Amino acid sequence: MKTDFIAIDYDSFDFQGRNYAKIIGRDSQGKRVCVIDSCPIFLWAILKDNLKQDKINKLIEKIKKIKLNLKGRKTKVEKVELHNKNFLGKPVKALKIFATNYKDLHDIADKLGLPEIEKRRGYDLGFITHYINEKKINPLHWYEIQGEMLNNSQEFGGIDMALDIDLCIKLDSSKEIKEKPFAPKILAYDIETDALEIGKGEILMLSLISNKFKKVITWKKSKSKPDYVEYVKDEAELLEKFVEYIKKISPDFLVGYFSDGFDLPYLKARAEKFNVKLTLGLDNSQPRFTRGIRLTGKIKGITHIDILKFIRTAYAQYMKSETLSLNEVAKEFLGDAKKPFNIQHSSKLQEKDWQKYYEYNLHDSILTLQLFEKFWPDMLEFTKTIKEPIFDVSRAGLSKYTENYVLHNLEKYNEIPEKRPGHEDIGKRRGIKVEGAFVLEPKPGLYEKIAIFDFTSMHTSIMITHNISKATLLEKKEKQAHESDEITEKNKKIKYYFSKKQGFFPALLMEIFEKRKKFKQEYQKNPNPITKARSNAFKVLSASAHGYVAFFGARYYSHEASASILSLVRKFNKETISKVEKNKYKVIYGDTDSIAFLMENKSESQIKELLKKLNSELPGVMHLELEGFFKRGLWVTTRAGKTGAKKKYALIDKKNQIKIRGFETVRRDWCRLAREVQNIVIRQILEDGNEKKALKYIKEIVKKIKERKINKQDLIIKTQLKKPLAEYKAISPHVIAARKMKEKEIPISQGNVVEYYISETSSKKKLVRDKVKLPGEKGEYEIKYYLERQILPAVENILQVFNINIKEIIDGKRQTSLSDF
DNA sequence: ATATACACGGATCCCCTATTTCC
DNA sequence: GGAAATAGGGGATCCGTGTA
Repeated sequence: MKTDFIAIDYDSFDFQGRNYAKIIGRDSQGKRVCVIDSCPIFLWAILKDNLKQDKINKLIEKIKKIKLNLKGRKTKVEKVELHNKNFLGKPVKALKIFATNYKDLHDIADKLGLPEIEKRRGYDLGFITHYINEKKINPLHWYEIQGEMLNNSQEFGGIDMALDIDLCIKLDSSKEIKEKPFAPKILAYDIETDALEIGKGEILMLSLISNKFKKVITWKKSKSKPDYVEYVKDEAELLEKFVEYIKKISPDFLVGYFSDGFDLPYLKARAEKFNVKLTLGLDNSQPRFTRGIRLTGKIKGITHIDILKFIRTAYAQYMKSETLSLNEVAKEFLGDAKKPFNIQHSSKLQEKDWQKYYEYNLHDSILTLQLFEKFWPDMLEFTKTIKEPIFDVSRAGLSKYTENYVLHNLEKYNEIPEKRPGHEDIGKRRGIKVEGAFVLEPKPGLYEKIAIFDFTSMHTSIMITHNISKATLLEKKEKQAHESDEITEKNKKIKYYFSKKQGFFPALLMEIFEKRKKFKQEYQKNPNPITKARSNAFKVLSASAHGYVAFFGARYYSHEASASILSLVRKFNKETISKVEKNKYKVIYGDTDSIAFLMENKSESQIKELLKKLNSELPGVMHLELEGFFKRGLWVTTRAGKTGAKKKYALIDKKNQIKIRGFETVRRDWCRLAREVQNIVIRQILEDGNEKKALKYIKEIVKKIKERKINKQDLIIKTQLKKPLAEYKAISPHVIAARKMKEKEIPISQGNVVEYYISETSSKKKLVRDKVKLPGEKGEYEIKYYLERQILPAVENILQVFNINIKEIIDGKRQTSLSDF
């Protein structure tokens, strides 16, 4: 039997004590194919240096005798081979120890605590990762596969019969083939409930959407209904219908938004209550949940995707949305929002509301489906790049991206994988702090004609150029070595040295770095979702390389490497600043990898010449690029007023495009009015080059506030509840707001954004938290608070640049100032 | 546990001293 | 008159949210 095949979902099972991979995918006809395969199971024992051959032989004989009988399973060492390998870049002799079952490798490793053995590695990858590494059946790649077709076969205990699939093949051979079109079957779902706590309320309705199918299933009937609504008699039947439709449609992907944390566990909880079996899996199994940092819901054979999780890792850093709510994310990426509907407990809903509720529920699934389609190219590219199942990739964090890329590329370097750090290692690592980047303090002012340079992927280019990594770190100084800049450690100045011989980690980064460049150009030449996604995948990988090395949970963590990278980041930035100054330019500001300076009377081409010259002096793949030319730029003092504020500035370019960094305008924990006022003030100052219009505008706003003409909506302050309510040591206003919500039984938990405003109170309360009111609570806003704690701080430092004391104007003490009109 | 460090700034916490209140 | 309560100043700390 021969067919083409794309691998989507990976699972494993044991049969007669051995491990098998069970891969669900499709052929190019759209038939669902299950591939059963096995692979050699082994771990590595790295031998001590200079071990004599006869000692090794004896050791091998000894290891061959290891047998285990644990957890009702018999495992033994089946074969031992001696190999020349590399570990952390150093040549080593290592035993490849083959055993029966992957799950027992850990116990076998425990038996290998022998004096001849230096280290044991390669047993903590997980079977699926190990399998993909060994057999190279990579996720979402196409293969031509050959093997025995299992048809009503008793092999593997009749596995093909228990699975709802078209073809089941026991794999003999496979070869990768050219990509074929693949249009996965996608089904999006969403539920509406009467309580947000999992399982505590009734599921009122459930919507399902695919490109050919739309349905709202509900037991809440109203007088008339649209065609897509299907009535059932109760909640139990709703759950049964859900299972029925999943079976009928049998999608490759079942997609929700926050469905790992809400929809799927909710469905499960209610199904348990009503004794309904949620047999969603292709083998009729029920969804399984695992607890990592967050709940994860897995369905066998159908890949459950919580699209929120993917967006959070791969896109959140580039997004404008202030929250990751479906509404905001849909607005940003689809230009479409949720249907307006005021959710209330079902007992309070009127007859006419139900129609709207159905529509609302349906539309959430529509948005979810569209988001999946929007991000499908990205998930596809990340999955193909990282070579882990899309189920995991769509939920992984940045460290996993980097780590899996490395693990799946070690073979090229004949490297044995490093182990995951244990609890103790993690504890130690977390205690280590390394000095970070350098930020140049700006001199506050409004400047004209500014040029900005910045380093391209600075940390990564430094790692590549200086060959910095855990494995290339030298124990002591060598003549031919890369070196860090001076690092202060325990009050001593030291340097770290790195081998000149390229390590596998920097080599892999070089590969990422070059692909990043190539795919970026490819995207610019031919912009489409696929080229964009590919470019983005390598952009993200490239950008998180240093973060990975400094991350306590990383296999290839190294604080020496991290400290060295950062020391060089500081060195190159400072060096560039002084070089620019030597060329008679005035440097205004710099942060980590950027330098802003005044162009004075120089032309753009002269600046570009300078850039060329600076680049010719940079080593390796390090590169400085032109971030842009700007008409004007604004820097202010800190609140304390003594120093120039870092990480806070605004620029305007020749096209009057404005770039605002760090100011309250871009901070979501300030009220809309303060943000808007500041935004307008900054804009007017940058456009006009003076403060006149801005001043007039502020006075108008102040007057409006005093006359209570401001809409309360514009005064709402939003703050995220970052931890469980009980864990707060300092009881700040947002904690009070959250407590109030609890009291009123408004659902609120960790991660939610709380909203409140500051109201007038009769008593002489001094703390802000005593004046907190929820948006729905009756009250008048406190004029004093909004003037002095919101508007004033938002504009004070900006006007200070023009020597205007805005506080006096707001207080009404003085109507004009020296430079007033 | 789930990429890093640097930075700002509001608000509270906490300690101290001075002043006020109470008996 | 003396002890206890309160006010308020100011640095430390907590906390959320940015930049890179």
